[in-house]
Amino acid sequence: MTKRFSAQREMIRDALTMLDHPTAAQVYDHIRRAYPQISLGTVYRNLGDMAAGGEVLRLSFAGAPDRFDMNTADHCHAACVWCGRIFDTDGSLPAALLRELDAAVEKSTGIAVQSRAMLFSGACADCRPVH
Amino acid sequence: MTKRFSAQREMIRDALTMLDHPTAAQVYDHIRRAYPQISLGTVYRNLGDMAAGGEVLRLSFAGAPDRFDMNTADHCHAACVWCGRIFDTDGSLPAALLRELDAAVEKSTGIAVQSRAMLFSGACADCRPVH
DNA sequence: TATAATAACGATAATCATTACTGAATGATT
DNA sequence: AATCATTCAGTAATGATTATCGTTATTATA
Ligand SMILES: [Mn+2]
Ligand SMILES: [Mn+2]
Ligand SMILES: [Zn+2]
Ligand SMILES: [Zn+2]
Repeated sequence: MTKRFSAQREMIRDALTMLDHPTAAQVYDHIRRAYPQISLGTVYRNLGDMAAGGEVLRLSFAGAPDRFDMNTADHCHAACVWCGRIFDTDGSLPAALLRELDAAVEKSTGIAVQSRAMLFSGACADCRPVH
Repeated sequence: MTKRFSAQREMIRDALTMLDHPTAAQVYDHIRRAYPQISLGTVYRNLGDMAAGGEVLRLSFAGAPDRFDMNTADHCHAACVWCGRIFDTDGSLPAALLRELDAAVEKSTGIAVQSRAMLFSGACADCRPVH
């Protein structure tokens, strides 16, 4: 009954707490500063396993590398088209709204919605005044 | 003042009407039956140009090749996790709901939503009884 | 119409993200 | 210690997409 923790996986967890929604490459670069022999393949393998096990979320953005999120709570993401930062929706995103959406989608498509992937884009509060 | 369209681009348009939300490779395979010398690069270039010009939509799905949609109306997509088919939401998806969502996202993230990408997944009506 | 300029093509090479493979290292079990 | 399983680092392979480039249409012009 041994819990398996490789030192490398622990470093990956640390990186996920330090870096905000990082890509695998960003996790790799971060770890490399302290542990140069880490392999990008190890990062990908661990992130993939963790995502498959539900320990982290894998976020897919159009035309961009996947990002990873250690916040596994049900939340959405909004990306700033100017600075590229990614923001979490907090719990305040009314679950009722989402359920209404699901119902509308099911009525329209016949699909019984099990999961949804949604990404919002726009100008963040910092970038908005500038542009 | 000539509107230029190559025969190949016209074939691509045809393919988009025949095939439901096809990938570039599917468009290529379709055209190839009648015009074997078409190049996959030509398909990608034309689809990319058409998408950039707003003539078609490019849909990005996690871990899968992009798909193209000649229906440029504002609509969402729902994929069946069993048969892989992709369904359109018709206009009945209440725009009011979406605006409420945008507002909730802005309140939560500070992002003034300009666009959203959303994909729903679940079992379609055909596949549901079977599984 | 002949010809020069442009635009698009087909073939293929290159890129980028990601996964798969391999032999070595590490850790657990008996 | 001998064995068995897991994970590693390194690297090769894959798959989707884009870039390059010489050739072939297509449009404009003399
Ligand atoms: Mn998040
Ligand atoms: Mn559609
Ligand atoms: Zn910003
Ligand atoms: Zn189905």
